[in-house]
Amino acid sequence: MQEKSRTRREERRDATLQEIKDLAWGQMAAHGPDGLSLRAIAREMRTSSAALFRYFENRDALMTALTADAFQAQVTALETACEAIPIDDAAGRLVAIAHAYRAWALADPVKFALMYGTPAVGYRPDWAQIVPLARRGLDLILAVMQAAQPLGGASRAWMPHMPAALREQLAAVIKTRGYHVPTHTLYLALSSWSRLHGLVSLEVFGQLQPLLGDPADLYRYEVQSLLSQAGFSHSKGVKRS
Amino acid sequence: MQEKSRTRREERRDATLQEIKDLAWGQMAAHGPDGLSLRAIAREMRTSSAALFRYFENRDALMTALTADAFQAQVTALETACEAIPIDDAAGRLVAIAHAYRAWALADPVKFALMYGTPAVGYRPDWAQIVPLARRGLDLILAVMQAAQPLGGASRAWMPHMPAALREQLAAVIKTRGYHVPTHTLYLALSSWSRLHGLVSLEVFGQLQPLLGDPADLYRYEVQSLLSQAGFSHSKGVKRS
DNA sequence: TGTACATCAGTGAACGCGCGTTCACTGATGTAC
DNA sequence: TGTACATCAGTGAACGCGCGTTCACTGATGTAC
Repeated sequence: MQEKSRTRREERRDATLQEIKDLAWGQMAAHGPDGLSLRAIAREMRTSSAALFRYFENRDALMTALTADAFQAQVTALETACEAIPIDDAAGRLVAIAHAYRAWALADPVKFALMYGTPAVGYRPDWAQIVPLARRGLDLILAVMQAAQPLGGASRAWMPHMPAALREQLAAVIKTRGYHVPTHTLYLALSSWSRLHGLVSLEVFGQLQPLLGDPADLYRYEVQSLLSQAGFSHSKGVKRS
Repeated sequence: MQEKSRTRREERRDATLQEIKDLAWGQMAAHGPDGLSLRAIAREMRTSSAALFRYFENRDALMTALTADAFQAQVTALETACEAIPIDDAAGRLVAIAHAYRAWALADPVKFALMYGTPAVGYRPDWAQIVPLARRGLDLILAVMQAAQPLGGASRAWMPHMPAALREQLAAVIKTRGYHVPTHTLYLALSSWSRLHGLVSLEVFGQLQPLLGDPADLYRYEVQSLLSQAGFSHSKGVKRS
């Protein structure tokens, strides 16, 4: 019993915890991010609403747990997509991450909305818990970019001279976080991320479709452009041989 | 009386209508986009809640009006910023629009959130009313880009070959909307918009600061990069003479 | 200018609802000897 | 293995709250003659 370590009670507790969260996502999908109601969850579980307070101190605690899970799920999806590509194909990995970012958001718009949308009513997420998770996405991009072999400098001819203030700010971040990349790589990572995020967020929230229709092709092309501008070769086979 | 056309009643009605909307924005600023409560507005106005139904059929109608006003306010801000720059300095105008986009969002994050954030609970905005306003922002960028004198083709050397599907999709939009621009200009406009939107939206919703600190310098540099990549000269004085 | 009527803004009470959270409790699951 | 005790999950009733919306009404503002 001691070596089994997890008692029946603990197993059931974890299962219930998960059930609550699953139903919570369902609620949000159905009624929007603020449509989360403890009583409604309890109703679906055929339980008293009071029972839920054995699992989460209050509604906000549930929200925080959900937000953390969302970040976790996203970064896992990105990492999985990345690792499906051979490690020597850094450009291919960047493409995979970029498309995983969009695919994940479209597949789970509720999680995406909770992460990047308007913060819900009266609820200010507990950043201390979440920032480390949010950071892992950036870390991933940075790591892959660092591994990538940039083409000759000519392909980045467009880059304007970086003002000293920005260079110092980026350098400070690199130092604080213990990254081992040049400042322009951090810039490229931040720029790429926000750029893809812009397209994805406009699409997920439905602002792009009325102007354009299906943004899939635009996104694909944007990823190509981005890679080309960042100076990473991608045409399959060019780097592999 | 006939030529005065606006009776005292009508004037007071418009004033009250505006007062309701102003208080609504205040509510949302204080309690989040879903924190809009008709009863709370009525309380602040020292009126019965029933009175509000003389001005808006229901809560959703108020939301729609607010959303439309937000789009209107934004596009006005962009146009004003644009027109403050001489018409022959197209690149300068693009820069002005880009910075106005961010400045407006930071100055009025509630309006921005209502426009681009998670749609509020149970409320699906009436797109038919809003899409035309949303489109005016894109129209503005397109118009300025069209007026701009691009540099030699070399500065767009990064542009990958555009797949036929995307080219046709963009061409169809251009035809439908009666634009007079080449497809790559529409691409550049969409790309630029979404790119700036990504940064601004991450900043407004507070996702960038924990990773970077103040994103102001990054944004400025991003605008420069974007202009350079789009092939528009900007260094002051180069084009003017 | 004065009167009769129509329009409209605002009232106050009520309806019916769902919510988060607390509390004293019962009964099941686990632990120590 | 059996018993005494501690821990924990779940109950059901209640508290107090705020919400959107309706309804029959009163009184003020406007209009037609």
